[in-house]
Amino acid sequence: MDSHHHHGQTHARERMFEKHLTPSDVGKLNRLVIPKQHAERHFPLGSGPGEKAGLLLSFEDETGKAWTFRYSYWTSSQSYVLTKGWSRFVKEKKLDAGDAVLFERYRPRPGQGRGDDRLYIGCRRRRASEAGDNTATPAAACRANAVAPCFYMINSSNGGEQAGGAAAGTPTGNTRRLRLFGVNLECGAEQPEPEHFAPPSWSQFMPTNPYASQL
Amino acid sequence: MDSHHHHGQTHARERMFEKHLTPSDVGKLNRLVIPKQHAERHFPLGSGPGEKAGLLLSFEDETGKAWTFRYSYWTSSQSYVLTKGWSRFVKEKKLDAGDAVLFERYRPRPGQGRGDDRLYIGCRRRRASEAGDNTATPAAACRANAVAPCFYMINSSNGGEQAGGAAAGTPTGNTRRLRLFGVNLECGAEQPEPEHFAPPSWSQFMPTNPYASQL
DNA sequence: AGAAGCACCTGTATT
DNA sequence: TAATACAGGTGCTTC
Repeated sequence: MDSHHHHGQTHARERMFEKHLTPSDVGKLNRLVIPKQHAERHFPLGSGPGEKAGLLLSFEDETGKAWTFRYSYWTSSQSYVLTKGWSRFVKEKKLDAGDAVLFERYRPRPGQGRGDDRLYIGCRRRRASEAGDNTATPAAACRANAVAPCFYMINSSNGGEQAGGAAAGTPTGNTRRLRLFGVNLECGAEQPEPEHFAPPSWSQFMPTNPYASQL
Repeated sequence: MDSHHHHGQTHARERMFEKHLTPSDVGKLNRLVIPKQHAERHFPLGSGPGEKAGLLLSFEDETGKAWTFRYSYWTSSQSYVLTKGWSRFVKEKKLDAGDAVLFERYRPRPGQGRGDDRLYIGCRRRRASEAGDNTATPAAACRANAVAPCFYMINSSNGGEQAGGAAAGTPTGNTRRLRLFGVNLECGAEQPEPEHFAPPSWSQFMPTNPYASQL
């Protein structure tokens, strides 16, 4: 009952990380904080000029729908965040604090680098027994136990151009068109993090999360 | 006691529009949103390349003091704003939500286009009887019933250069040196808006504004 | 260090 | 109903 047989491509699917959502992640701040170690391991922004400015990541959910988020680093809080697009995801998936999102990668050719990877995002409700506040079942929005595969990722830029403003030349506030997972970020050069060695089962992840018992 | 005898040039003075100030207009956002219809009618940014980038507008107040604001279009919110310089005006005039600003134009030669127009900005407190929160009288800062004539307007650019972030190559964040009110914007080609036909008396304008009864 | 300036973003109300 | 206007925000940069 695990994810090993989704699409019959078990060997190439790799779970990157999951995050249990805080109230802020689903609130009015319209952003998801990605824990730094996960962000720097899986979504490195590079050190080139302007590469910290942020970019767009596209994922696919379990229905095949594409979700594009602006991903960037906030120097003021020293944190990596998904901003633009995130609130729409929260709303459509009816995510609440205590729910979780899972990020996966699917690599078409195992020997290759990450340049061709497709990215998936999945969401998972916390235990139904703990959720007493939901009257309408969110099953359709976010399938229980679904590992929620999500699609490809690519850069893109400007979210569709915002001419008037900070268009060309400056990184300020603009995403830049560049690829992630370059050859300089070979998977082999990285070490799996502790969580990957002993991951709390995705089907029973909530108990240790502080927000699991809230709300 | 209307504005017809200011400077004895009544025939050339034309009220453009007024705006009742929202909390955001006088708050920490340091910007005044100019309703799109008024902005496009009276302060067109032009359609040339980069002309939406913004420019500087200079006005004169009732004391003859010049006030220069950066005026630009925010593509993301599809709105026109005064930014740089606005907070100083709010502070000096002690403007609060519910107060209003009035924009006027004075045309030296009636037959001419708008190229030589001088611009005036006036501020007006909401009814004193409705303002119970002000301990210090703002009379000196913003004269009650004064139509607040304001000065000339010209473009200029960069307000003194703001090199840094969005600097070189891109129009972004930079104002451009160009004139407003070109011959292609002949006054005769425009129709006065309804507000101009039946303006609520400037000395009793607040009752219909939602912010008049707030705060 | 702080305030102002800047471009970008979004929910809500309105049309 | 989808699109628009804009009030109220953000992070980041500059001064």
